[in-house]
Amino acid sequence: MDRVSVFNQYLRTQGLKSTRQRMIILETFLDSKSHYSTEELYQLLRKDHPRIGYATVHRTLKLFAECGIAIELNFGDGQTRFEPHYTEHHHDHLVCTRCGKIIEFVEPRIEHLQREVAERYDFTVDSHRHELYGRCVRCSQDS
Amino acid sequence: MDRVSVFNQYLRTQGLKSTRQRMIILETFLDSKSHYSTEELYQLLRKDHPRIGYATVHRTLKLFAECGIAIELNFGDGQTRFEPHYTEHHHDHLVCTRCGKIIEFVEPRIEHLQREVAERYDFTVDSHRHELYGRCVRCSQDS
DNA sequence: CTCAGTTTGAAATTGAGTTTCAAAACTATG
DNA sequence: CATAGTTTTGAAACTCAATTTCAAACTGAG
Repeated sequence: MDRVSVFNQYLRTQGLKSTRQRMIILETFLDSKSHYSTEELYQLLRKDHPRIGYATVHRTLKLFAECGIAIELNFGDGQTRFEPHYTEHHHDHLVCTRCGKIIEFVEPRIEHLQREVAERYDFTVDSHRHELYGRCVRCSQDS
Repeated sequence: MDRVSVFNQYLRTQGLKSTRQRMIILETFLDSKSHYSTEELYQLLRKDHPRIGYATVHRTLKLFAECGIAIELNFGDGQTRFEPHYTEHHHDHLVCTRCGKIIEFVEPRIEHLQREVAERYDFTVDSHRHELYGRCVRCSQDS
């Protein structure tokens, strides 16, 4: 089931309404490859849809996270970022602390070890966060 | 070199002063086993040292992080937490999203794979964050 | 179409984190 | 030990992302 359907079904089951704004925000969000903060997505939307308010963008992103089609990320810069959730291939992040570049990586062996650790403590894992901070190639060359 | 010495040396090299408040906060912080937020440590300190202000606790915790004797943690509850940094055995966290319990774990094989991933992207890693969220034994039994 | 319930967006509020500033404390020097 | 020159402290103010408020606009079941 695609993410648009997941979202619409979530709205229905929660007794919420499908609105023009929500659909526009969903579309823009899914098209975005970047890791947008609420503010950034709001600025992007403003270009084509200047009447959509910040509060609506914020509330809609929370809905995306609630129904599982988005993941909330926190890279320690004081802004929550969102990315479309890909159940197919889960990935984690390399974050350059100098230029802000974000590289996604996939490492199934780490995922496997995580499950092993959780089992060790009889812990039921729902989600995880795994980020490596440092310098990307470009930034480790200069300075 | 112990963490008290590291801190004092850091103060000296930065031209900062060793004060009664900083020493009290350091002592209390190092004694704490928990993962305190600024607010929580401030409340704890207030019991024995009601005249130490919130701003001082905050500034001192930042100093701890700067000189490497503390690590800033962010579990997504909107509060930054600090824990004494153990260079000896690095560890990551299992966070129970129901009762808030935090379990520390060590898994050198994950650390090793991280280095491998970083190399893959010519990325120089300074630090990382790795947290598994879910239910601890106790909380997965009830409800 | 109608109407109750929901959503919207501008503005206000919240709260963690940070900064300000005058008074207090610290350290090196006389 | 006294003094001068910095730094620190703590209360209060400020910042800024996140969240809430509320009247007007919208949605969708009937």
